[in-house]
Amino acid sequence: MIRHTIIELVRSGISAAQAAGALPAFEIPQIEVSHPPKPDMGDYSSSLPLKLANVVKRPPLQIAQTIAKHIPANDAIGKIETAAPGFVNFTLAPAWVSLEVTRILAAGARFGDVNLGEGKRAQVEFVSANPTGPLHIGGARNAAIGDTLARVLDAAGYKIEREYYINDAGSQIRHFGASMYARYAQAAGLDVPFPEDGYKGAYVAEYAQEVLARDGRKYLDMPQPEATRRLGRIGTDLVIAQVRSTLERMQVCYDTWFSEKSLYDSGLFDKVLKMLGDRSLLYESEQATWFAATKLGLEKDAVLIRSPQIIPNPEERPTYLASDVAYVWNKLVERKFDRVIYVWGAGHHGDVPRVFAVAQALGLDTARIQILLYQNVQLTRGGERVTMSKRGGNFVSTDEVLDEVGPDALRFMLITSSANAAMDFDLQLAVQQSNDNPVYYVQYAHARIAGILRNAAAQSITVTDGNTALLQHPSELALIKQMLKLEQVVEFAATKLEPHHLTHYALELARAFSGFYDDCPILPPKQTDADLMQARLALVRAAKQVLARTLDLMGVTSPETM
RNA sequence: GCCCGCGUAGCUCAAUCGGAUAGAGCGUUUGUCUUCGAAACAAAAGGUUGGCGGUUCAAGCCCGUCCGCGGGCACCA
Repeated sequence: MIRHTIIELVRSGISAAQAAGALPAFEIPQIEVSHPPKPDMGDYSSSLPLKLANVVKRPPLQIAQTIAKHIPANDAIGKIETAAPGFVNFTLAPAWVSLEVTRILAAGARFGDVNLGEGKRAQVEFVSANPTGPLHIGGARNAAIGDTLARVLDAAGYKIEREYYINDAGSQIRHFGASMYARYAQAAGLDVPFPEDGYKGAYVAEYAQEVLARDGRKYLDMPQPEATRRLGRIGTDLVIAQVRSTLERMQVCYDTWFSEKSLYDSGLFDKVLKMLGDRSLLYESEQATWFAATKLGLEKDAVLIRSPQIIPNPEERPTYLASDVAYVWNKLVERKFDRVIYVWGAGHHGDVPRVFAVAQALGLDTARIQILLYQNVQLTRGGERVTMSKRGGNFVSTDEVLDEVGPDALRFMLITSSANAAMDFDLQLAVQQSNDNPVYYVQYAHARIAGILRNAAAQSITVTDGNTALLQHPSELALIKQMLKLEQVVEFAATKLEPHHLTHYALELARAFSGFYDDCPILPPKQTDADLMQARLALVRAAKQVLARTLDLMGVTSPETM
């Protein structure tokens, strides 16, 4: 990657200057290379001389000049300049830039890959919403962030597995079952009261009717607890099927749907509980079992198993944290992932230190765990809050948003802002804006290129490799340079776990293409030079490929026509 | 009360671990189509980066302190 090349050139320049006695000896710090604010200043720049001023005790500009003078020649670099107060600026060599088109085309659909992960296995666990109702907009943000992150990490050289953790072990399943039972009995014509703490959403009644139509009245003939349990199971299966289909509409597919309940059925929970006990991190208080988190520096201890007085049913006594203990062991030890990434709503941030504490307590390397938090999405309609509680009803599902806005625009909107910024999602505005959503600007560039290639075929033009060295127009070079940036965007997004950089890159790339398209005729009759036509066709094919890859990294489609 | 996130153009958001004149999209204004897709291009207007103080060559970013918004501090999930 060109950015790394330049970093190494700066390093060589410093070393050479030191060897020549032009700079004193010092340990070279980490070298940052970024882009100057204006293109005429160059393509890449380093502010390292400013940082070295304290160490070297010389004016930064003088340091910059000394380093610049000692940087070895390189085919990729056309010009090295220094600028006040102490920058070293690099301009890429046009001849080198234009030939990079060939490399981009050769890399094909995998252009943009970087090898950070070296094939290590990473799991991204995301969404994992309770299976008690359709996916809401917060779940959609989770899906967009998690899946894009998975795609980016895949491009960054990790072997990725996507996982949905199904919370099928808690008391919410029983509540959901009771709600299902009530709606089912009501649908069968019985006057049955709806539970106080039930799930009031209309979807429960829809599921109940579905069951009644399919299985008849048979659940009314069995003891109510039995019927509630079975209807709960049936209901969650229906919910999961619906959630799965919603996620598929969003281009999200999982490798594993992992059952929380299986952590108990397999005996794993008992095993890790004993491990915590062996390390004297458990104690009983008022018939509940506590994890001594304060021994690991946390502010409070936390309950793992609640007391029988409060929770009669033994299966419902373990808390979320209890499952998390077994789950983190399952991920890191039983399934041996090198890295695991959790994507959580920020409402769970209080649980973060506890997960790290239990991992530490189990003797696991916490550096393998990362928990990415995203702030809430507030759904509004015309500026007014829309409630999103599954139990409260009055619920706008992701399916409805998808119906109105479409998956491409939805995904793009949900990853445009950084995860730790809360966002308002106004339905009215989203529908209104969906037609001039930025995502269409990017897709339009792609469709336009497809149109050019169709046009070339219609003119019976045989596409050859082309001599890309002919691409020397400023707009051509700007487009190629923009394409080359994809590699560093992938690297950056993967390193920082910040998928939102992709949307901004995609817009810049589409803009660079549009500028080129406006300035540079490609096909006859506007273009009369056959060699230049072939070179530009090569450029256009490369641009199409990079646009498609960028969109694909976001889970957005690349249309041939719009 | 304590903890976490946020506050940037009218709106939605960026800003590559502290770098150069804070950038895009939408909206507004003005130009550009009898031929490769005008869902486009070119340009303009729009900012005391919530306030005040501090750290240093340099602060939207770090520190302190206020103000405002959201979230968390359960034997809830």
